[in-house]
Amino acid sequence: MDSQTAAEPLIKALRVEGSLPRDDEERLRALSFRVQTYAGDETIVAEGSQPGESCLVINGFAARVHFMEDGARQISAIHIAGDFVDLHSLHLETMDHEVSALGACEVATVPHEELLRLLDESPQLMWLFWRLTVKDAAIGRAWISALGRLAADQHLAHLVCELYQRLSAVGIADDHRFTLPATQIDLADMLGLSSVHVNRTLKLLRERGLLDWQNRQVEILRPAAVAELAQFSDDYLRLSSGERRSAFRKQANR
Amino acid sequence: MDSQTAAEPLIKALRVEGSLPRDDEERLRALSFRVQTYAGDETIVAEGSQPGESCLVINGFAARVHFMEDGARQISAIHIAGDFVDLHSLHLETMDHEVSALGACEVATVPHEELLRLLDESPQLMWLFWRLTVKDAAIGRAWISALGRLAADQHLAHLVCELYQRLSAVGIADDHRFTLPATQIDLADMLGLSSVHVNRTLKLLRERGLLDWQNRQVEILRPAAVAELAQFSDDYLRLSSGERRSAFRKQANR
DNA sequence: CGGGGTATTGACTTTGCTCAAGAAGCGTGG
DNA sequence: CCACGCTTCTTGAGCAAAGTCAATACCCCG
Repeated sequence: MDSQTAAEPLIKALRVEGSLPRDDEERLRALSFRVQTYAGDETIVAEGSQPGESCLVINGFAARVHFMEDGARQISAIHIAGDFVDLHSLHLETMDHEVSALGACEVATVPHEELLRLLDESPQLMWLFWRLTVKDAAIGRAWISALGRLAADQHLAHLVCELYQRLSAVGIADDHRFTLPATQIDLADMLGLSSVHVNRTLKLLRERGLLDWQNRQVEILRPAAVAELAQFSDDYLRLSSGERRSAFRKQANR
Repeated sequence: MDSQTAAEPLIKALRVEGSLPRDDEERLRALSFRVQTYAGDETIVAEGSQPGESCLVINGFAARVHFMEDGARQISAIHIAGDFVDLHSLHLETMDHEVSALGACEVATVPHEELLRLLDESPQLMWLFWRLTVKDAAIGRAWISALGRLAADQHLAHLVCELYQRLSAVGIADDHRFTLPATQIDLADMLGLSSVHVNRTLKLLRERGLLDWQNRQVEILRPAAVAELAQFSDDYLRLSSGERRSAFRKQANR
């Protein structure tokens, strides 16, 4: 993937969120993306750094990782292709966590300066970018309730439902199957569990005939049962009011 | 507090975030706030509703609450005076959780329509509002790592540190003391614990001479020790780059 | 002075963690 | 092509953290 096409996954993601005028689309294509490839576990943005650019995932997965004093990790978010991972670094000066690759991962970076100019030119893009961070926050809240109130098997099921839903929304997953290059250790760090317990929990779900998970390939065998176990509803992933601002604008212009 | 002064806590909070031009300040004051008072545990915004207005806390505390199928609750955020709790409902059509009062609470609501018009007029305000939601998201990430990787005593200590820091930043707390009208049940629902365990954990912290917590009054007796226990750093609460956009704008206008 | 919610404590259970060892998978270099 | 080493996966055994159930005490308010 070269710099020319790096904007496409983003444009696709933004179209899901709301109307994207053609000139804004062109503005996005005109950004000078620097595309880089990372191997699994490589650091993309370091904790404590003060990035001068924002990054978005083109291909693969990235994770936000927090480190505890004893070396324990906690992953607070997973980002997939089209996610503008690091949009918030426009607002946050110093990274309070790191962003790293979850499996091989292709990432495009854009200088903050260019983004700021872009947002200055197009309030509609600012609106859409804001929206992306709001959606991330909604996902974060779902993680909080899962961490706080779901048992290990439910939580794991919830994660699988969320990822499948998000991946299929951008056409990367289909037929209740997807690829997730995460080790059981990575999973443990997402779920706030030990890797041993993740292993046992996975085994349980397999034995119950709910999931198949081998060689980074996840298959949801009984989607309804998994969703029920996880108490999963995809409402929070469909913000679905992307048109309201533009609808308002039309109204205001009358 | 009447509608005239309802904007003040918000203006104060926005000033912390970045430069707030005088005309934007006036625009905020011109919004038609409807001020309402809620008693503890009252619902401010219902789950599943499609609010046509956003609300901000003027006084007291509000909580975002998620309900599980078995009736268990999980609180995913606490909002204090000046917090624009429900700014995200501009983007999210249907509430995936409820907002309720944590103790007596004064809230001002503004119609979405007015907010959208405001944002249309002032990209700088859109930027600042975006920034507020980014800050909330940073707090949310800290909750995720605390839920996932901190033990009960550490997590409780972390919550106390966070709240004290946020409250003192807007002048509501001082001298390592603050009022928190939360029952141990509420605390349990923030920490993802049972109320019994919260009780024992509080006892432990009291016995260790770290905290005093009586009659909704919290006092941090040994701030350094509490922060160390919690592995608390206030970095994530200080986004501290509020000026960068306006700095850029000046540059761009040259 | 009751009544309802809240706080406290004990006894017991459950969930998930730690430690440890062996098996399986995988990339690399001989 | 195989052997080696490294990481990941799997499983067992014992332990620790937190949950549940239940009884009692407290406290505020009408």
